[in-house]
Amino acid sequence: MTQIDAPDITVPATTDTAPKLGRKRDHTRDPEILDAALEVLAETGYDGMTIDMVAARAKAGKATLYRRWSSKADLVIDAVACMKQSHFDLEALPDTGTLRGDMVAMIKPHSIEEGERKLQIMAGVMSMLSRDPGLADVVNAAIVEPRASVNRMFMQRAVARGEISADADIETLAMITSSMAAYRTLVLKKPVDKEFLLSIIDGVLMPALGIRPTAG
Amino acid sequence: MTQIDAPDITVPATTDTAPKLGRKRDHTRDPEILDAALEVLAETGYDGMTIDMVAARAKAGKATLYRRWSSKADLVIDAVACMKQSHFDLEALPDTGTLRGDMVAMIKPHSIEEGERKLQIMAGVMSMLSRDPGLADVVNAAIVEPRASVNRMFMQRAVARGEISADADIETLAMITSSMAAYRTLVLKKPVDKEFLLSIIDGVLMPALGIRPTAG
DNA sequence: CATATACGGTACTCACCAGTTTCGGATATT
DNA sequence: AATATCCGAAACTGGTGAGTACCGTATATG
Repeated sequence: MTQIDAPDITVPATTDTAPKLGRKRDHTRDPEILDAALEVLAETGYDGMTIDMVAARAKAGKATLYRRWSSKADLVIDAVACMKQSHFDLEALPDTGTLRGDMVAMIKPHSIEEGERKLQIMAGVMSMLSRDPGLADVVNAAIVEPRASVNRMFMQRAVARGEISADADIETLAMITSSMAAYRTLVLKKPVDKEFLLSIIDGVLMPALGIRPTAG
Repeated sequence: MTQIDAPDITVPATTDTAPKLGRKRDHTRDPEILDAALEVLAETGYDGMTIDMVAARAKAGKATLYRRWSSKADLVIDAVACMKQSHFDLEALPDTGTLRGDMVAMIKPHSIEEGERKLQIMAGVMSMLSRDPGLADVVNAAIVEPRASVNRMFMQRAVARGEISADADIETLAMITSSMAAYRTLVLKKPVDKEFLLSIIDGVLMPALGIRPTAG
């Protein structure tokens, strides 16, 4: 009897776009919800994740989530797309004067930790990648490209200062670290630690670019 | 966890535990079922795959599958473990006299095609990798290691004939091709074609090993 | 203050799927 | 031939989770 759900009445004459009335949606909570989604995603993967888990983690109601995102897939895609904290501050990047110095300077506990988190998220989203082609672009822009572009910039600077040849295949080389770190974490289940990263720099990248060990 | 093939079971009637009677299980169909499972796995991923799909694909009854594998996870693990057809015939590997020649000789349409199939299977199993630690070893033995060991052997031969230095980090370099191919297929969604593989060989591996282009 | 909406929470519907059971028919052993 | 087991097919069970509806309450708008 008490039907309060009748939105087809009292439509204002000003049918411009959306004459909002009543309480407004609290968008300040969106980042908390998206962060909760990323946490659950990294822990359980897309298929293991439930909307209730995310809602509970964010201390929000399930209906609140569906008021803002139309589906689980929508929420996850938005969460991945909005993980902006990870974009490297281009101003604060190291500039040590040598390519190896720059790359070694990027090896910090914080970077490693954040990298592993991103890889966990990528693993959680992997099963979805095949179904939603647009998601691949989102993952690429949010996770892959930021890190690759840093390596690319380091190498371009090295070319500019004459440290390495301009013939180097920078596009391919810039992806080696990401590729091997992903493979090592997701497939081999081994840690991506400082030793491993150094073995890539000194065992692959530097030799491939014709840079000899400086010790001698 | 099943024997791969047991067509000729010459078990004496006086077996210790089970004196079998009646019709015997037709194990010649096991490979067909496992292949069907791999197909569905590659197409839909582990979570999207249903037992009914596999049964229908193999033209078998669902009960038949459960008579042979105790669970969906069991079936998938066995399917991955038994994809033995892919193990390279060590006798038939190329031996061209140069490392680059050997590696380029491995680039064949058939190899590329089979590699992409394996990667699709790996992607489908990815979400399961976090839950079942034993699966990582199975995937490693069935997909990763066979290809890496081929590259390792090529490089060891190159060391033996003095083509490359014995100081090269063969362990790391042997995984570059697999890592980058996996990354390119699963994350970047770009094809692993001949051109890409050549760019790895000539833009990364050869320079890293100090081998100069032979043309000049 | 009155109203319309958002909020957290809970209960509900509906579909899907792992795993089990059942059935009629086929097949190998005795 | 009799029997025990397998087979494919299909019905059934039980649990789970996406998405919806509703409740009492909170809060911004007018």
